[in-house]
Amino acid sequence: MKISTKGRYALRLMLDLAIYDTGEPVSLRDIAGRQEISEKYLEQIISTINKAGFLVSIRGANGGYRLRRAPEEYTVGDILRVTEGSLAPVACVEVEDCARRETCVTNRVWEKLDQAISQVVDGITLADLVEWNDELLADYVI
Amino acid sequence: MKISTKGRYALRLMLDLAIYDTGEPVSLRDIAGRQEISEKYLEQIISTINKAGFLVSIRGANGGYRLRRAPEEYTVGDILRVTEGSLAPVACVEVEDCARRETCVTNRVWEKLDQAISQVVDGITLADLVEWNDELLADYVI
DNA sequence: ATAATATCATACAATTCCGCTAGGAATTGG
DNA sequence: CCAATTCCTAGCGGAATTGTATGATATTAT
Repeated sequence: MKISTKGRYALRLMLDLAIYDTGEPVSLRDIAGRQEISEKYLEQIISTINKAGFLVSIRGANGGYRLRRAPEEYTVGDILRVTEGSLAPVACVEVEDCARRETCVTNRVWEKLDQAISQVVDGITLADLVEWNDELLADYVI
Repeated sequence: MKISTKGRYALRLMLDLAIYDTGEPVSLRDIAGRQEISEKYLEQIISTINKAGFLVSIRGANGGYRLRRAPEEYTVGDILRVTEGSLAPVACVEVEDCARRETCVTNRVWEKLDQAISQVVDGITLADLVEWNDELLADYVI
């Protein structure tokens, strides 16, 4: 019942892109450096995110990545689902092939859990994270 | 981000014990048969649950297990945590040794997620599951 | 005594997932 | 051309998952 590094790194990666969005593409090396994550590993993660159409990538020297949409347009759920796959706590919630589905009341637990999880992650956007981050920085300055 | 079979089987096992609680001990073989779970595997799981003090075990012929407390006294969270370990979505939520903890706004996401998960699993008791099961059976009879 | 049960302890095996690392191909700005 | 990038594929060691196998021992009802 854990979010893997892929999902966590992806979120930090997207937040980094949102924070350092100056119009210029941001290189993976810079992100990896700031976030202290292996560049090669992050490469795989960003590849997944990019293929999902979340980013604009610019190849070649001075290339890098930018967010394709505004930070408000990405929920945490979007980002986690792309990297983690489904966030449902058990496969039964989605798959239809469980013979016990009709008679299994534990399914109700999983459905409620699934809803609660979705409600949280779909209710937070990248813009919220940026805002929280700004608040945090302000606190430090004071 | 999945609940493993251990947790799921544990829940079904406890529900089975709650449903078939006639005062007589229920044998593991009966539970395994009804739930269609390998007896040997279930043995490992029930051992964990028993060591947590959730059950009364009666050895010898006609032995078996009973719930130690009333079904209302067990939350789904109790049962899952015993078999799954912590339900926190990331280790950072509990562990203190993350250097980024103070400055990492993604932690807020995990904390909210953790709270939402706990709220669900700690808000459902075995008695609720029994009740849902009764309703389900009633529907079938109609 | 015997059969039925729980309890305990391993060990093993197949599969999958996790968290990377490595090496190169393609593209582009200077 | 060359350096800086993204892009692509592959592999790899360790851990977890989901069991199965094979007992040995203790306890109890009949």
